[in-house]
Amino acid sequence: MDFRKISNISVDCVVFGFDNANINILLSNRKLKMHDLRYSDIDDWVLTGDHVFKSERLDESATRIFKGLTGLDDVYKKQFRTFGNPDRIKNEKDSLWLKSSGVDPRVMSVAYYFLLPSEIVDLRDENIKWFPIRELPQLGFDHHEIIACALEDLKQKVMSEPVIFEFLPDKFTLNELQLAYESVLNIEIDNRNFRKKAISKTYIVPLEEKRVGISKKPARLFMFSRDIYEKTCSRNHIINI
Amino acid sequence: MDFRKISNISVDCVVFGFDNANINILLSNRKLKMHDLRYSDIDDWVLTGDHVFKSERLDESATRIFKGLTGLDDVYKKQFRTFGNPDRIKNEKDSLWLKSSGVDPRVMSVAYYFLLPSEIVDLRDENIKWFPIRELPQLGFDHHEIIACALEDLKQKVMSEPVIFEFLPDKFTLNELQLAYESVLNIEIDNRNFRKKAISKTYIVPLEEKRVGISKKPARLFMFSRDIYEKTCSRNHIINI
DNA sequence: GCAAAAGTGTTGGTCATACACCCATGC
DNA sequence: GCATGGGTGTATGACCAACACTTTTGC
Repeated sequence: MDFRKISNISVDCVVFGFDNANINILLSNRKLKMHDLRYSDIDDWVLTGDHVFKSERLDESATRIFKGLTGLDDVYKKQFRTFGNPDRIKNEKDSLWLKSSGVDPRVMSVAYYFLLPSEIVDLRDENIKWFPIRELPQLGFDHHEIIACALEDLKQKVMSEPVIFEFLPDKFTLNELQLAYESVLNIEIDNRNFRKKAISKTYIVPLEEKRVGISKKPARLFMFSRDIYEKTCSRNHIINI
Repeated sequence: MDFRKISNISVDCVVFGFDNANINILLSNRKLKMHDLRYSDIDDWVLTGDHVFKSERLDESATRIFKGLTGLDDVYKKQFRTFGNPDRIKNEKDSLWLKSSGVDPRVMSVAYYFLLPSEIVDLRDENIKWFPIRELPQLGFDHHEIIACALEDLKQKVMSEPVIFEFLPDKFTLNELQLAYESVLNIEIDNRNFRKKAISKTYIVPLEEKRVGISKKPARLFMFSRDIYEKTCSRNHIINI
């Protein structure tokens, strides 16, 4: 493996985490102390990214960066778009930042998103923090746009493939599943109708166990069977002219 | 504008055209005569692409390449994925080709697709040809994979947004519309049900005119009103758990 | 015993599917 | 006048939306 970095190609990671209430984004704090008094210090938030190694596949690069951030392997990921306009670096902070790190001024960023239940990330690092998707702080570069695109793509995906389960632990309750949908799509769903529909799916398998302790009345747990899903769901083409 | 090319970043264009029977892909013939007798000549087909200029936006680059190919502006396009693995260049022909053109061996290709009615392209150039999507010839590089990805993305898009109309002229018959769906999704649709559904959409507007000459009984023409679509269709969230 | 979340059924309307024949025109 | 593609209606079942109360537990 050739570990030299390609100077003008990077990968950015949008990490979506679900905490049984909200979809969140994992962001890194970007700090730069200015010794030149004409400029104020930089202290804002950014997505995590890095340059691609000379002999590394794009997917490998995404996996490596994600692992550096969370310590995790084997998480669902998807490349959703590449951002590479020359005017990506709009504001003063960003150009100062780039100057200080000595990087090519025109970088293409191949963007990936990752889906996981947020509790499996162990936030040792003080510079890393979850933000609810609809309450993001000030971000550097074009990262607001990147996140907005990621969310759009995610919504599409959620409505056509069973990726929602990536947000949940192996065993989950139907209410957790519903909350995940509501949070991603930013809609409200009728609880009774949702339940009926979910129970009617053979690939959402009821377990004997119940979740105790967390709430008052213990709730039945379910699991998602990808196996059954693939065997039964031959992709129904609901055409929406 | 800085017209120097970025050596390791290119844009590839997948052009989808509909000819009232099939979805087709526009390909360029790639020819290279080998003077070294150990190698046979190259004569196969590829997508059209080019390197991105130093100060060019990715979208601009795609538009420029597409215009060079077809002479057309203002066609629906979408960036759908970036291909940049170091092992993209698998076979001998491809490496010979690259050697002969003196290009960086690891190129990221940002891929776009374009949608249009194929008759609006004027095929002056002998090296350009339409191929039905399900009867592609031998292709260079990883272009088979690129086309397969483009088609997958297109199917998704067609089922959730009114992009199908990009394949049709301004005025079209319902049977043409049906054929476009069938061809993209590779399915059969019941004609009567399709018609009922289409006619019930307010944004598919019947015209007084009829298409004459082409077939026996003249068919009523329709147009798509994006205006009405946007005003009436507040994105129905049909959740497919 | 009460607060909190889990769980449950019915009805009416809409929409998808299945299916076969007549119509208008060009040649 | 006949071949070709255009155009039409109905019955059935599936699914979706709307809606409020009872159950089980922890404290």
